[in-house]
Amino acid sequence: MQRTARRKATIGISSNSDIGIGPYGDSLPVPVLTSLAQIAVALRILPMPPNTVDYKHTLMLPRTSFPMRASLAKREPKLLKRWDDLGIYDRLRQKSGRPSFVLHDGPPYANGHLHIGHALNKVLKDMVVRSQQMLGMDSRFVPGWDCHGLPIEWRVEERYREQGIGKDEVPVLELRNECRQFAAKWIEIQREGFQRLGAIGNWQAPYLTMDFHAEAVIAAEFMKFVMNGSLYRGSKPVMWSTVEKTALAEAEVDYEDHVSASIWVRFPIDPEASRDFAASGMPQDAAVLIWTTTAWTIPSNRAICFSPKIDYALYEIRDVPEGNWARRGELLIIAEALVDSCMTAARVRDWRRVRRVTPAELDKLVCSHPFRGKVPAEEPPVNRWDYPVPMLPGEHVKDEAGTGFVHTAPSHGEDDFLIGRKHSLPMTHNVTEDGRFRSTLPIFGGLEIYTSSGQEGSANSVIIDNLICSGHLTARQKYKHSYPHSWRSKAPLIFRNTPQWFVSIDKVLDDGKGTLGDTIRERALEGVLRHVKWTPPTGMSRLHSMLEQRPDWVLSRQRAWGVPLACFVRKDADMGSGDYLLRDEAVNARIVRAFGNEGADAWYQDGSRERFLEGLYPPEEYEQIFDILDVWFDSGSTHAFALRDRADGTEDGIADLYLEGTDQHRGWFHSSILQACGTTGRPPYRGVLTHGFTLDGNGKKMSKSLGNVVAPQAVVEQHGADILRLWVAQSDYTSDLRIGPAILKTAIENYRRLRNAFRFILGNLHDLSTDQMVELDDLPELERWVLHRLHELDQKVRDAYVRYDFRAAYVAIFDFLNGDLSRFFFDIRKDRLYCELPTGIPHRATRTVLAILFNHIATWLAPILPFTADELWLHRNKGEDSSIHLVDFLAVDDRWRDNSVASKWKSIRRIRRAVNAEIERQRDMKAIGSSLEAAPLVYVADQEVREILRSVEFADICLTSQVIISDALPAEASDINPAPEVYVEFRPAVGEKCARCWKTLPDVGTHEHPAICERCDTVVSQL
RNA sequence: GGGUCGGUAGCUCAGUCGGUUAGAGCGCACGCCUGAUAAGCGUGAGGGCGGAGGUUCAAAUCCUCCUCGACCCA
Repeated sequence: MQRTARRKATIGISSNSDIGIGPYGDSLPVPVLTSLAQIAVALRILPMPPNTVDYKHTLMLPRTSFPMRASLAKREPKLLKRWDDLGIYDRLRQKSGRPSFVLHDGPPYANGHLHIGHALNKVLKDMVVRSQQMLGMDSRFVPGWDCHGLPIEWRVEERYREQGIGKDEVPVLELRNECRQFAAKWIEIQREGFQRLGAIGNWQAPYLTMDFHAEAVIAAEFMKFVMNGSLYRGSKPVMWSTVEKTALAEAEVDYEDHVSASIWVRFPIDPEASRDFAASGMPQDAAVLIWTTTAWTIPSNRAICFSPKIDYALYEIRDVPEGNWARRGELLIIAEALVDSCMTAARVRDWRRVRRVTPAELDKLVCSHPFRGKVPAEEPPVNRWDYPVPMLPGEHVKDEAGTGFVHTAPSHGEDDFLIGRKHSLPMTHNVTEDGRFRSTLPIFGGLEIYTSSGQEGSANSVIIDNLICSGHLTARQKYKHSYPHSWRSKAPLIFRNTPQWFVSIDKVLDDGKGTLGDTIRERALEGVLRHVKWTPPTGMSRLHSMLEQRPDWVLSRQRAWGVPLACFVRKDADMGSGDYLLRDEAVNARIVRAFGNEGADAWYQDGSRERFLEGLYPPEEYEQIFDILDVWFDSGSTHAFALRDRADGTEDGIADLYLEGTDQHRGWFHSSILQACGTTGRPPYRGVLTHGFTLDGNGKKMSKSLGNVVAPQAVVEQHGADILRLWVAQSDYTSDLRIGPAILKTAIENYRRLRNAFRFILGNLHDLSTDQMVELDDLPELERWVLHRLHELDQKVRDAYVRYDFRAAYVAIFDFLNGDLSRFFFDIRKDRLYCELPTGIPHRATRTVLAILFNHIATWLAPILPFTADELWLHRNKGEDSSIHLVDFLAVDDRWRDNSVASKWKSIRRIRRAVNAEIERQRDMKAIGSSLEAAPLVYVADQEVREILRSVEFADICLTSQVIISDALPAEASDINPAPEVYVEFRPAVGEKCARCWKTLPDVGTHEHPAICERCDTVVSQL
C-alpha cells in the first residue's frame, strides 16, 4: 500500500516544475511515463499489457539449493557424521612431507559437564589446529583428560556415604576402581561435547592420566626426582581440611568470607628470661598484647613477632567499666597505630601513653605463655606451657589490624613456620588429622577445632574460657575476613603441621641437563625468558614472577585416587639422613613395569612391598609410601606420555604450543615447566597461548545464583556450534570475553551476512563449468581489482593465522566480503551476471572471479566455521571424498597483485561515494527511487582522475543508467569557494526504461524487441 | 594486601614512534529497491577514549594516583 502511495507522490512531483524542468532547463520530465496505461502499470493498477514480454525469464538470475536459513543445530551433526565416516583426521595424517605442528591439549578434569570456558578453550585450540594444517603443516591434536585427584575421589566417597559406608571401610582398590569408572563416564560425556563443537583430533585415542602407561610414566617421572636428589621428606604446616582429612594444594583452596572469634590476649613479660631487663626501665608487670583470629593456635604458641618498622608504645589503662577484662592500671605494649582500635575493643574508657618502646627493647623481651603453670610439673615438658615465649622480629608483621604483634605458632602458619625455622623454635604436634587436639594434651585433649562436617568445634570456646579464667583475655570480637576453605567441601581449613614430600626447586642438580641452569628454578626462569614464545607476550612476566617466588613443590597427598609416590624409606633411618630414601634403579624398573601392565593399582596389592623389594633388599626393613602424587604432577608429566612416548607425539617430546586460560600460569604451564625442567632440563613447550575468562554480557562472573550462566550446549542447540565459534572469533581472547544474548545476536547477524553473501556467489555459479572460466588477461579491470584485493587479503589472513589472531583473520574476511564484495563488486556486477549473454566474456569473467573468490574465502573461513565452510564447499565440490578440511589454503597467483589498479580503483570508489551522496539527496527529496533513474553529471578537478573515470564503465559502477564526465565545473557550482574537487549534478536518465535490465536508455524502443535496450536486444536474440 | 592484565560509540573491536575534526563492523533510525527477498543497497544519529592530576606546542596514546572488573597469590 505504501509503495503505491509513494509512486503517486513521485508522479506528483514530476508534474511539478521544480524537478521536471529543473535548474538545468534542458532535462526531460521525470519520470518518463508517457501514457496512462504505463502509469497504471507502474501503479500496479493494471496487469502487464498482454503484448509486453516478461523478460525475467531471459535473465540469468541466481539459482542455488544453498539455503538461506542455516539450521545449524540440525545440519552440524550430519556433517560431523560425514567427517567421521570419511576419517578426515586420519586422512590428513597421510599427507606426507609436511613439517609437524603439535598443539598439546591441556587435560580438562574428568568430572561434570562442559561449561563455556571449556568450549572457548577447545574452540581456540581447534582454530589453531585447523589453521596450522591449512597453512601446510601436519597439525596433530591428541585430546587428553586429567583423571586422578580429590574431586573425583570425593564424589565417589559421597556415594558410599549415601549408602552409609565410611571411606575407611572401602578397600582401597575398590575405591580406586570406582574412581576410574567415574572418570571414564565423564570422559565420554565431555568427548561428545567437544566433538560437537567441531574440534578435530584423535578422539579415538585420547590420552588419559589414568591409562596404565600414563600411570607408569608418571611414577617413572617421579622416580627421576627420587634419583636426582631433589625429593625430600619434610615437615610443614599445610592447608589441612579436617573434613577430607587431607592436605590441600593451593589450587584446591577457596577464599571465602568467614566470621571468626578474634581475641586480644596479654602475654606477660617474663623479667627473668628477658635480657638486660633491669636496665631497661620496663615495668615488671607490663604485658605484650597480641591479637588472633585462631584461638585454637594459642596452645601451640612459641613466640611473638613484631615489626622493626612499626612504632610501639607502652600504655596504661586508666578507666574501665566494672567487671571488664581489661583492668584499670594494667600496662600493655601495643602498636601506636592500633591502640585506638584495641582500647575500643577492650572497652577502655581512658588510657595514657606511657612511653615509646623501641624495636631494640622488644628484641630483648621474653614473655610467658598465658597457660604457664596451669599444668602440674609432673607432666612431660611437651604437655606444659612453662617455656619462654621470645619476641622475634618479622617482616610479615603489619599494623593494619590487631595489635602490631603476631602470636606465632610454627606448626600452624606459613609465616610462623618460616620464623620458627629461622629461630629454631620447636614444632608442635598438638592437632591430629581429624581436627582435634591430641588426646594427651592436658586441658584441651580431644577437643575439636572443626568437626568432621566442617562446623566449628568447642576448642576455641574452651580456650577462650581458660584465657578468661586465667585473666589473660583482654577483649574479644567477631571478625569477618577472607578465610581459606576447601573448594570441595566448603569447610574452613586449618594450617597443620604434617610430614610431606617436597621437590626442592633450588637444589643444584648434577644430572647433565644444565644447559639452562643448575636448579629447577634457574632452568624454568631461563626457559620462560628465552625458549618460549608467549601469546600474548604478557604471559611471560606473569609466569616468571610466579616462578621467582614459589616455594618448594609439595608433591604428596594423603589420598587414594592417584599415582602413589612409588618409593620406600628405611624404617630405622632418620628423615634427614642420606640412606632414608631408597634409591635403586632396579627396584624402580620393577615398579614401572608392573604399573605399565596393571596400572598403579599394583602398588596397593597385598604383598607389593615384597614383590618390588624381594631379592634386592630386605622388605621388612623398609616402609612403603602410600601418599599419592599431587594431580599437578600428573598433568605436569603429560608431555612425557603424550608427546615423548606416542607415535603421534613429537620427536623431541616438546610441544609447539600449550593453549589454556590465564589461570594455568599457576596451574598447568607452571607444573609442566617445573616437572620438565627437573626431568629434561627445559620447558616442554616452545609456545604458550593464554586466553581470558568468560564473563556474562555485563562483564560479571557467571554463577548459578545470578542466573547468568551461558551453557555451551544451549548455544549449540539453539544456534549451532558455528555461532559459538563465530563468537570466539569476534572476541579478543587476550582479555576476558563476554557472552550473553545481545552479544550472541551480533554473532548471529554477522553469520547471516556471511551466509547470504556466499549464497549470492553460489547462486551465480550454479552451472559454471571450468571451460567457461576466462584467462586473467581477459578480465575487465574491476575483476582485476577484486583479484588484487584477494591477493592482499591472502597475505593478511595467513599472517593473522600464523599469529593465532583469529579475530584479525575473521575481520579481514568479513570486511572484504561485506565492504568490497557485497556492497561494491556484487552490486555493480549484478547487471552483467543477470543480463549479459552467459557465453560472452563479460559474464564469464565475473563468474570466473566469483569462483576464485568462493574457493579462497571458503577455505579461509574453514578453521573458524568448519561446518558452514564445508557445507559451502560441498555445494561446489561434490563427491564422496570431498571436504574443505582436506585442502589447504589455496595459493594465490602473484599476477593478481597490481598496485596501479588498486590506486586507480581507490579514486573510483571515492568519486562513486560522491555520486551516491547526491543520489541519496535526490531520494530524500523524492525525486527518484532507484539509482538507475539517474544519469548524473560528474565533474572532477583532477584531469587524471577524469581520464580514469572515462576509462571504465562509470555508469555501471555508480549503478546509474548513464553518467556524464564533465571537464568543466557546472555554472551553479562555480561560486563555491574553494572550488570543489568533485562536484556531482543530478540529472535524470534520458530515454525509456529497458524492460529487461531496467536501465533508462535513449535507444529503448528502437530495436527488434521494442521494450528493451540494445544490449538486451542483442542478448535476447542470441538466447 | 601483593602480582599480572584490562576498561575507546548500545554491542564486538581498530587506533603504528604522542600529531588534522577518534575509526570499522554489527545494531538502531530514516530512505531506496523488490531480479541475493524472513535478503540486498544508501544515508544518518550515537563516543571524546573509566576518573583526577601531571609532562608536552600537542595525550585515547607517556607518568602518578584513584576507581571498576578479571585471573593468580596471601
